[in-house]
Amino acid sequence: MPDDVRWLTDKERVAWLALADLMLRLPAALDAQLLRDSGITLYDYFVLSNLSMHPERTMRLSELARITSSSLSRLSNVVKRLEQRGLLRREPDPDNGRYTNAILTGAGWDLVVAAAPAHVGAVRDYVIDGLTDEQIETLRSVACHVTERVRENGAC
Amino acid sequence: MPDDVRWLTDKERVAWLALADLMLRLPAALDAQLLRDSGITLYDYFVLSNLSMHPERTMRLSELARITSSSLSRLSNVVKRLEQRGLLRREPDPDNGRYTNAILTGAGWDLVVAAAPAHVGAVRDYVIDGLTDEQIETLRSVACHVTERVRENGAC
DNA sequence: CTCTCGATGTTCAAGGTTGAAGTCAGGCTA
DNA sequence: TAGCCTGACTTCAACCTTGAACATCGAGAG
Repeated sequence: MPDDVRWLTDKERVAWLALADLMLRLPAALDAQLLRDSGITLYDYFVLSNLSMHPERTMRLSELARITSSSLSRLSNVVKRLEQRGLLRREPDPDNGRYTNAILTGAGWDLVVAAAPAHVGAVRDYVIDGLTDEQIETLRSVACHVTERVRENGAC
Repeated sequence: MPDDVRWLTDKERVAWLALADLMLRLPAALDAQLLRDSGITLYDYFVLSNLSMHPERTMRLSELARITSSSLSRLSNVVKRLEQRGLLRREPDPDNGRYTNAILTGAGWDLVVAAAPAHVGAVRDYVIDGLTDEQIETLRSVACHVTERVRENGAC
């Protein structure tokens, strides 16, 4: 029963290999820009940026882990390092001691504000600029389709 | 001069965040399937699969590193582990001692052949199936656009 | 022939990620 | 109130990646 496999067609394979190459190269390129210009990784930026956009610049760690699609273990380590650098601080939720809040400090806010323009510039350079509105919309729908399928099949 | 920044529009930002989420989740999902079913990572699979499709099942390490978009250092470590597991072997290029060839063994070939159907199934499940031909073509052109821009701006 | 140089891999230390095990708070049940 | 029990982190060992430093090979210049 090996050969009821539905192999990829040429066009499907080429598209998949192009996406695989993107997954290998784009994170490294964005990491490099942020590390060089602001001393943080892309993942650090996601964490700080999400905090900066929330009320009180505060979020629960489990919520941050969910939004950034990472394990709680990884987030815990990242947050510990960011706290040691003074970019955020941790406090138990005063309403419920089981939760831990991450709170962006003034220094963290300043760093995000300073880092954002060059980061957005890199995202434009590498991804957005040069695409038509239609391509951008298709990119969104394809990426959402993929993450939904992963969520369905992966973690229930 | 901070505010000549071209921030992302809503549609651009949503598309970018969807792609970022894909980059965080899809590699982990494909790694999990391959590790569970075949005991190798997605990157291992790329290496073995590229070897299996080349004449003599042989490639130079530097060529493998280029094709898999990774550092030579990473590839060297991965190849060392795959060699220890008997899936490939290394030999100096007989025509030019500067080069090292990686050569797929019989066991490596068998493993790729055994792993391929489920891996292709996962790629279909997570990415390809459910997309129209047009979406697949746009995915390819967008991903190629991104990797070209990264190559231009990143490593010259 | 020898020297230098560029390109190819390898190694090593530093640091990051993972998954399993451990800790802790508060809700639920009796 | 006591005794689980679940969910939210934290920690730790094992493993992986990275980048810098180190060989090594062969080509080209003098």
